[in-house]
Amino acid sequence: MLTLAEENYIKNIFHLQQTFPEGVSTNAIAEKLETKPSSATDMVQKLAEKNLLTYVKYKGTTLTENGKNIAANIIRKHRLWEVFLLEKLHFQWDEVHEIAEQLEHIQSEDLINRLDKFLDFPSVDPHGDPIPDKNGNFKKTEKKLLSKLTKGQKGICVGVKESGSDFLKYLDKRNIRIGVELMVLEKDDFDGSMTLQVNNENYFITAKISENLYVQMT
Amino acid sequence: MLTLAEENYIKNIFHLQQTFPEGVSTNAIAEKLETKPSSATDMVQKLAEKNLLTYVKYKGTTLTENGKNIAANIIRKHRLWEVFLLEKLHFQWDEVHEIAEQLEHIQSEDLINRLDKFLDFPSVDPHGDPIPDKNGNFKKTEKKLLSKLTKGQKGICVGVKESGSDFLKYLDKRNIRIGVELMVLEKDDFDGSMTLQVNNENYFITAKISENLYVQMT
DNA sequence: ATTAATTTTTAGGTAAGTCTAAAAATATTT
DNA sequence: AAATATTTTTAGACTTACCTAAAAATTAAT
Repeated sequence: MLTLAEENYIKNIFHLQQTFPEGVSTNAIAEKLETKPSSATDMVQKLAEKNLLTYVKYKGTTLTENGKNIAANIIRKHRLWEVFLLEKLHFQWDEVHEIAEQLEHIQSEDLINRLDKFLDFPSVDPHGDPIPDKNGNFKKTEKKLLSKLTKGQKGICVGVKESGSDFLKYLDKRNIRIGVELMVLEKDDFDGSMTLQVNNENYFITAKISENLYVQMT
Repeated sequence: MLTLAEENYIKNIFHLQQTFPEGVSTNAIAEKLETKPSSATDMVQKLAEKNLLTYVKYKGTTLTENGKNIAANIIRKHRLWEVFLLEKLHFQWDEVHEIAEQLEHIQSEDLINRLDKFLDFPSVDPHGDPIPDKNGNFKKTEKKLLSKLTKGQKGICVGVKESGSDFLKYLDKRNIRIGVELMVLEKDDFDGSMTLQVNNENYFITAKISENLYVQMT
């Protein structure tokens, strides 16, 4: 049974490992958690005691298998709750994260498995990130930035990168939401702008938009 | 912004006030929260500082209006989540309380109002207790023990008192669940047993059952 | 290869919430 | 009404998770 603080450290160390696979520094941890390096050192030493990560002084930390499983479980909960908030309670994309940060710490395996079923076993969250299964296994990320598509290619909208309120309203006006199929009708290689087909309507979008929208290839 | 511990104290003091309207003793609080009286004293003094309750040494405490509102809000959240767990995730009556104890502390007014709407504004929780509105107002409890009904009276099942697993399975077998209409066909004044009509089926039940089932009169 | 700059750890301290043990106030008996 | 029992509070200590300031190790620069 872990404390809230411990869970937050583990989750964030997990994310930092994608960027620093050789080992995460206490400084990086402190910055991510908005705390001081000395606090991070304290916590890392405590988690090492519990065999949730390996820690070599001055070198950095890596989660153990055990630690990784715990992290995956927290991320699973976070992402499932995000889907719930968006699909069932009709929150906007940019509003779900903060609440999911709280909900991810609710302790009940039964709850999360029932929620998973209730949501019909989604494979990605509203940002297009994969939801790990009960055993902590992630499916390879299939998401791609819309800007990577070329003329004629199709994709299903799975999430956003930037999630400012203005951007989300922009998408809303064009009926671009999760699950919608997008097709690139034209693409300008010079400035990256595109003409997009969405629900039989055509829209002209700039690179700024296509670089912040994730799609899944079909 | 209150801490988890503060919220739990306030909620439980609110409940204890129904039993001790003249003032709740630190001993009673300690017992309810499964902690020591000295800890309860500490916390009560802190909450008095914050004007959430009035406290007279050796005499007991009473929540202020402010404190009562906060309590009502926590109870509102608890009961709405219980409805969600039961109706949407199909938990059993006895499984929802523990999880709702965690969910009641999630901070987001928007979330709880959306949940309320999603559940179609329920007025009672799975134990037949009223759900306060956004402003903390409780509707008078209309629930009654089934055992209080007399021959010929009807009621809608709104909750259970005892909620052991065996009892819930007993009810399940007879299709007695929330929202079902029950009618007392016969009642024995000597031992309190009854013959009940449920969905056009008749069942003989003992007083032990009728004293643990809440109904709402129609 | 020293020196300087940076990163990381250690040492000691704080606040929240708990505890035990002892003191003080209140309630109950005789 | 004094003595006893019970309740309640205070005092001091512990743990968690954080902090600041200083020391130690590592890395970068000359």
